[in-house]
Amino acid sequence: MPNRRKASKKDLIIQKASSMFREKGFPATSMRDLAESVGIEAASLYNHIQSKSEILQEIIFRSANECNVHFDHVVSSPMPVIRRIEALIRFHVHMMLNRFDDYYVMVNEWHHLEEPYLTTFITQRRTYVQRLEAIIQEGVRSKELRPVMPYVAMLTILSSVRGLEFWHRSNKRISPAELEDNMVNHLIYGLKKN
Amino acid sequence: MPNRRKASKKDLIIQKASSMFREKGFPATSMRDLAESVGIEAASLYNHIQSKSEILQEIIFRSANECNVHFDHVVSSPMPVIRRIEALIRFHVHMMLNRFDDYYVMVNEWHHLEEPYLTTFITQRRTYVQRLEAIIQEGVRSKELRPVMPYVAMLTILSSVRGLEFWHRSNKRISPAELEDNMVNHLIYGLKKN
DNA sequence: CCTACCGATCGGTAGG
DNA sequence: CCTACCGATCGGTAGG
Repeated sequence: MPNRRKASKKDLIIQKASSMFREKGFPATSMRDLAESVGIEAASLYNHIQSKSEILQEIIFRSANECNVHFDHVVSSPMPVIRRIEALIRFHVHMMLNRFDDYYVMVNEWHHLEEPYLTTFITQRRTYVQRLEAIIQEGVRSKELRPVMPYVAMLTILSSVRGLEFWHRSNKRISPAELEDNMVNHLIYGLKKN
Repeated sequence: MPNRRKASKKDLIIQKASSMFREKGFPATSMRDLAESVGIEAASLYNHIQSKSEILQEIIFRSANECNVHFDHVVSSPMPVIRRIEALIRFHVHMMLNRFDDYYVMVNEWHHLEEPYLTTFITQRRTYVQRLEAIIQEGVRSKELRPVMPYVAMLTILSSVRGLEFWHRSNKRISPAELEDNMVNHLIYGLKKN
């Protein structure tokens, strides 16, 4: 049997937890609240998961893995620097739009991870941002980009995407496609030579 | 006697609370932790403050007021649209760099406000972003700016600044001035016609 | 998957 | 500003 997993109760618990961690934050979400949204008693949760912390770990490292897998894909594709950066921005916008709960929890609640997971996450994140910086650096050196500081451009790009939180909270008069294209253009135009 | 207030014990409590709310989040910060960092017993805090919630309110609405006051100042100054936007970006970068605890708590912990403060904050924030959108809209109409969607440009600008959180956590090899200029340029170049 | 329950900790109060 | 303490709620376990 290939990777075709069916959604287990554990998956349901994690999905509901992701939504609640996003809405109320990790510390403010109680296992009793979570149990109620799943439709069982709090004690019964522990037949499917080990602890509250384990749920947070699963949410965060699943999302982090998706980011890393996509990054590898971009690196292995033959594209000019500006296209690589565009592909990475679009990916993060997609995560924020389509995988909102999980991605938001990773970005906003990671500091509630316990050791050794906290250190692992911080290390992974540092590696990720350094790889992105290296791509920007390459573009600056080859003069495809304006002479920006790669570190600052990386911060600007990665944090911009967090603003899409407010689109989710809004009445959504703007389409996801418009949102994506406008944000990508703003950030890319800010890097390109003209 | 003019506005020259001396730093009271209440100010000290709020300052320490702001730092702890930023580090650990509002729900994960206990009044006992806070009392210890101030150097008194938990019960003694209540001679200076009414409740944990009140502290959060003070931190957030102080910062929000600063943002509104600065915005009024920018609106009343005769400057081209692009300079107004630049002044607003620089202000938010300064808040993130120099008033890190308070500003971070406002941006990241506002959803822990209780009613009616929560509604008040959300309303104030909506007004603020709509005023910023209106400035961008004006620039698009007058063709000073590229034909961006003001809503998306506003989200991109305001959320970019949040990335400076990672500069605070870093070894700070980049100076605040370089950080500010690079972020401003990235965001402004993305709006300007060339 | 439930009932019943544990020790720990929470925000906050009484009284001095 | 402290000691002593309150009821509520927390994450989690025992036992079936």
